[in-house]
Amino acid sequence: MSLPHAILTALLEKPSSGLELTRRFDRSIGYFWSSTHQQIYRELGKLEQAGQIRALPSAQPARGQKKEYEVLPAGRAALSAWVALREDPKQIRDPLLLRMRAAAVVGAPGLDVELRRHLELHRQQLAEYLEIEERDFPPERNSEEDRLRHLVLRGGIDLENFWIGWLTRALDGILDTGSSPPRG
Amino acid sequence: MSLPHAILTALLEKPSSGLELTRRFDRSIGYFWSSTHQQIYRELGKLEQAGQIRALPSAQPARGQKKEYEVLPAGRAALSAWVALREDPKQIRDPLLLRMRAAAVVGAPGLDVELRRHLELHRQQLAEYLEIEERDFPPERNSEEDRLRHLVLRGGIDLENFWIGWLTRALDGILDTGSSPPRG
DNA sequence: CGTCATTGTGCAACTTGTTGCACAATGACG
DNA sequence: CGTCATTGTGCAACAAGTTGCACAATGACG
Repeated sequence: MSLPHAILTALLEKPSSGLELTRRFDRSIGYFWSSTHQQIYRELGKLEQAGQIRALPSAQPARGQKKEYEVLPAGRAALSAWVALREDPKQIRDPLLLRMRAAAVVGAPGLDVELRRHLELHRQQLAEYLEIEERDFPPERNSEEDRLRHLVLRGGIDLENFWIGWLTRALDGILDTGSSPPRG
Repeated sequence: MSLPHAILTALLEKPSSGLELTRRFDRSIGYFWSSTHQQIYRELGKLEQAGQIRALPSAQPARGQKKEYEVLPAGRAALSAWVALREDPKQIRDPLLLRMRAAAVVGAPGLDVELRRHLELHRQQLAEYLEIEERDFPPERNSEEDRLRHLVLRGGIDLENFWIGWLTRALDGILDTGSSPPRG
């Protein structure tokens, strides 16, 4: 239920074509709501159908032809309505934690390697976020919009820090005994 | 790709019927891989079909009749193989962060209420985890299995702490100025 | 001019997860 | 005995997300 709203948000920030959106979903927006270009095109079609966005007049309706979209008032209204909704945090669903729990039962010879790999990936992601923070949120800028966006980015940063901390502690804990199969 | 492995893990820990599994998914396992009973029954069918689990002989094959499943060697092997897989951490996909980003564009009169609500929910979840920790992981018990399971639970605890921390800071940041629409 | 890589748009099939409901056994209660 | 709540199993339809591929325009290069 969130992809259309992610797209509306992105388009309000700046009207874009499908491919531009895709690229922006690989950066900023995609950091907390990722998506593929196929999904995005499909959703753009639906949103246009629903009268929430429209292709800018200059754009041709031919295939393989760049088409820029902008948000219509109905789209902005729909987004506002969605923002006002309450929605419970969803349960965690993390394959790595599950894998670890399974490892407790069937054993996991190379689990530490995988943990180290994840640790490295999270460190990279954190570094990327910190770069963005430094570039986009210098101390002077302090409008309400910037503030909210900065908080969102801070969420990403804190989350990476959580993973880094946990993975580090997990590695400490595992390596004390090695991680050979407890049975079987 | 993970639900069948979550089920195999749960069944290895203890053979169960569909409903028992469902209940266990509402507690322990479900804390990091949630699922509904419908999905579980469907998956149990597939796993049985695939020869990875079987219904205990005592159980009747009738509808509305309790049926206990246990894991077969093929199932254990499949789980071991899955545990050894590498899998990149998936991108964050969080409606609340998205909502906040959207709020930066269209404004969000009641966002702080929602944040406070989430804060409360995360506090409750944390309290629940801490209870489990105290009950199931006293300092004495220290087998390799317990250690891994404890680390998993610690993951949950740390994650809730991350949310509590972030939400607290977010509320501080927002309330300085109120959160009325920046434009529109 | 041909063809080739790149950019951009999009369909179709599939997998996974959710929602809503139906059906079966069992025991409690009048 | 009837019926009613509870426990337990399960199908069907749908929604969301993923994968794989096809097609169109454009410009570079020979």
